[in-house]
Amino acid sequence: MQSSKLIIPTLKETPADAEIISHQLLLRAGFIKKQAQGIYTYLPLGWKVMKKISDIVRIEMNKRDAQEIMMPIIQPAELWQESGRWHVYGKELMRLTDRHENDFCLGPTHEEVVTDVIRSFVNSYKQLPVNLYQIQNKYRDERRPRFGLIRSREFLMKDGYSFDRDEAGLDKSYQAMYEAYSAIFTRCGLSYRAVEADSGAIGGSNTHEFMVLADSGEAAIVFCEHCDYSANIEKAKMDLSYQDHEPMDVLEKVLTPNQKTIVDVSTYLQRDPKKSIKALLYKARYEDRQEIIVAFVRGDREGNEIKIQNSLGALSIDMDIDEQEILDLGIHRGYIGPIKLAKVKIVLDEEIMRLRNLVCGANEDDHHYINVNYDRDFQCDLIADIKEVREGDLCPICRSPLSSARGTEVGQVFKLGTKYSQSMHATFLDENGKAQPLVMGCYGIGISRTMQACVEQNHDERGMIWPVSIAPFEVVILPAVHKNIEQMNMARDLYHEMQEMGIDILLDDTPERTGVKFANSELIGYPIRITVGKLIEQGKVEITIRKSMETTEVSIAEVSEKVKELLGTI
RNA sequence: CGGGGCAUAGCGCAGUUUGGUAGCGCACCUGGUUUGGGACCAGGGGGUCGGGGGUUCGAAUCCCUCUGCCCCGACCA
Repeated sequence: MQSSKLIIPTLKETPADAEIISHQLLLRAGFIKKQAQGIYTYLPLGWKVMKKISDIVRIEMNKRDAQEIMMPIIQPAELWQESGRWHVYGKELMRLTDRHENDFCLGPTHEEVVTDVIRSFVNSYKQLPVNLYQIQNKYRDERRPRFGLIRSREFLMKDGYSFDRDEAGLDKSYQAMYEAYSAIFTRCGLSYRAVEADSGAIGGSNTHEFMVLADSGEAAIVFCEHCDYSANIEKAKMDLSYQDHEPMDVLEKVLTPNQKTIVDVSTYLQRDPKKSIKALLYKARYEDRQEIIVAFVRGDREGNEIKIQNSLGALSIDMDIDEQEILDLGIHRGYIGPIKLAKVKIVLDEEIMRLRNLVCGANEDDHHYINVNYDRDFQCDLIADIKEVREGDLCPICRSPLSSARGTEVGQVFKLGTKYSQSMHATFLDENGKAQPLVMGCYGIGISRTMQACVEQNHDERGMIWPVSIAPFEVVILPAVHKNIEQMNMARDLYHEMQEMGIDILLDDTPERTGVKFANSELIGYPIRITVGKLIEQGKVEITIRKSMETTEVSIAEVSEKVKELLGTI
């Protein structure tokens, strides 16, 4: 391809509404154009990268006997009513009505449709297992689209679904997809981690998220450098073998005037914050009711709201609590403790049980207890893991200190079980002629998000740096002086030669000044640049590696072979 | 949905406080000079100042209202 025939609208200035570097670079390099909030056109270079990612996905999926299909974007409400999600999904689901007043939605995901497809055509255990996938636009009316393609309302996604006769079959399908995903993200040149994750409202037993590591990532993860353990912060566990062994001292109520925070109280009483109990007040909402609960964690820790919510089995929790409600329950903000707190439900972090002689609020103003011990001084309704694990806590597997990082979720593998097959009556007959619900797994990859995550991870002050596997072009050939006939002809010759060799190459034949062409090639980030300039008088051209910006002179006779070789090694 | 902010040429912005009929840089077009790191000179095109309503002799500017967008938070199969 010749760049004079492509629309590559690069910008010198950074668009004002792009917050993170990858979003800015995609806009500046002319990969995408925003059409509405969270809705983008993929311009030629951007779409080319997306196609390369999609092709890698297809190869790895097909290798594992997954079959590509194409389901409709527009889905009938009936299917969603059948699964129950028409009413559960909320405003995120884009709904529309046709001229006959029939309800439809734009698919945010395709469990309903794929389940309907399978139940129509799969009736026997002999047809199993089956794995179907598609690569298609998805729609979620996000409350707050942001970061360009990272959180958009329309996005390209590979979604796949496996159907097995039992859990053992699902385990195999899941494992195959896990391996496919690892292969895909490796081939895309990404630094990623597969982390254990919370399964969320969808239910299901097991799930891993594939996280591309990036400081701008929306998710926090912890991982172990010494073993394979890694988990989303919402799910992360830590080693709990630590145990205080000091003798229990006498419980005592002490005066702590105006000392409300952990830091204040600890300083005032001259105690380590780790030897205190922090209280977190929440309103938990259930399907039929709501209640105030108090969660207790070690003084220097934070609670994790997802864990707290899961431990309660609540639909949601928040801190939106009326002060009067607190007073009615006899709760004194700043002085909350687990002793004699009869009117509210208590959730205690399991770590507290292992600690001795703690400080906690006395449930009356200006007073705390010291030397508090679990069981001797108080009990509670619920003991669970509700703390936020952090860097330095010990790995639950090998007890090495954990590391932490931020990541962008680009893929997820999920054991769905029979949630949809049961509600939608997708069954097969087993050897005994008995109807059984299909056991499902679902597997997603955000293609558009992966493209941006790659930029977020691979860039420098000059612009993007693409891995060869998904670069918009593998090589750009750049005649230094546009009007120099010899240079241009030589560039064209080399361009044709390398094209014939199967190299994905772009000829920059635009009548720009040299500096502009250099700057644009670095902004766009082609892995290799060949500069055809003055050196052709000596029978040479220059090869520049984008990543290192290392330039070498190569004789014209050898350049194509050299490029071929480099593409395999960088 | 709560809080904050913005909307003026394709992009980035000034002008709004104090009302007088719109400007700068980049980009674009023409001509010329340049040509190995985002050139220079000269000329030029492009705006119902987000929409609607109001105040006024007169509104980008003041008032009301709607819409869109950005940031923080909440939310996120």
